[in-house]
Amino acid sequence: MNVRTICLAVLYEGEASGYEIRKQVVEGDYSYFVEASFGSIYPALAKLEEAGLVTARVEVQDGKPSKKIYAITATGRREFLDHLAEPMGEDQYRSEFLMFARFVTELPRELVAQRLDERSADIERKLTDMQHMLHKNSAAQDCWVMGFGRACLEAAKHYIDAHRAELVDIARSGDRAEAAE
Amino acid sequence: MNVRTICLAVLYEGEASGYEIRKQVVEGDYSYFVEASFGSIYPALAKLEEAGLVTARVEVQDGKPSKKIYAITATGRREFLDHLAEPMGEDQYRSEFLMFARFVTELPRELVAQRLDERSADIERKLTDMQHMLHKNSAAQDCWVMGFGRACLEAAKHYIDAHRAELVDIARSGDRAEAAE
DNA sequence: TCGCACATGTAACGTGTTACATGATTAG
DNA sequence: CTAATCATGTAACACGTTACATGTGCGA
Repeated sequence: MNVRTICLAVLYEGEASGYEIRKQVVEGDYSYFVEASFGSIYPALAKLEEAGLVTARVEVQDGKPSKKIYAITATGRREFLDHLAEPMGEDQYRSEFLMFARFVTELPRELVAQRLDERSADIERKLTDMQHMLHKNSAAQDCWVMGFGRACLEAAKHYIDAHRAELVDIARSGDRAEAAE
Repeated sequence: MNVRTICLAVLYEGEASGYEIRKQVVEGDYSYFVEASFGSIYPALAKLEEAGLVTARVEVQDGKPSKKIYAITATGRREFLDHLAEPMGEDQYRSEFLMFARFVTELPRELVAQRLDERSADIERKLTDMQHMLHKNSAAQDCWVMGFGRACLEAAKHYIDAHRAELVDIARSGDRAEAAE
């Protein structure tokens, strides 16, 4: 999913500036399944405006810098929905953690234990964050999406916790540290 | 995780040509959490050779084109393990499916039902594939990684199946098709 | 005979990230 | 006084994908 489409998605639900879109994408409900940074959002919005899929107006604020608020047009809405209706690509999962897991036999035991615990804690934190978000956001679809994310994260955490020992046991024992730096 | 590191990972477990690495990455056990294509693997291998992290030898075959078999060096192994021991980035999940789910209220009901069923079937297929791979591959770490993948996929499928109706119910009912093309 | 599997590589292209440039206000 | 938040934008750079170029042998 490219940044262009992500911008349309955010604007579909209401006006926003580039700054605000980025915030929603990085910190908000979208953050678990899409990605975008300033350097891609601003050019994308400029092109969307050029193409007539969004309109822009400048809002002067006192104290804060002026912002450029974008709103989606009818054409923009149609294009976005058309895109959603097209056959979807598969979800993709990219994991350094699993690569790490595949090579535990080559890595020191304490490091393996540490990383597994960190990962478990990271997931726990994400689950808590999600719970907070769920309270603010009450639209049924958003709850569904959060529920999906929660189900997957919980499964991952349970697996890591339940099978921690198996990996730690096959990791390199005490001898001098591999990969010391 | 960049292609360079992925190549080192595959070569860590044994010699391979660029073609074979790509096959393992696209069809093999790695396919669920990394990605790489020819256009990135061949240049990456050339650079790795230049840097002395792998060595290459050409093997002439009759009937088939000659292949260039790469092997990892001691330096390559060390560099790879050093990389694994460094703090890891978070796993990332990118999903067009969840974007679709967030906008079901704007999409025709039949399409929503169809996509949910497709997704459920896709996951089922992946789970079966994984089961086959698990039989070939018996190293404990590989089983652990597969088990992790299976746990997550199963959770996702269960969620989709159990909450299918909730999404379908809030999708656009019968009126003229949105996003017609 | 057509297309696929094997096999390597390059070039054009797209897309996105990081860092830089700029600047005011507010909270610690 | 310092860092963070608000706010927009550009340019250099990294990275990877897609398509192209090339060629053989095998099975349908």
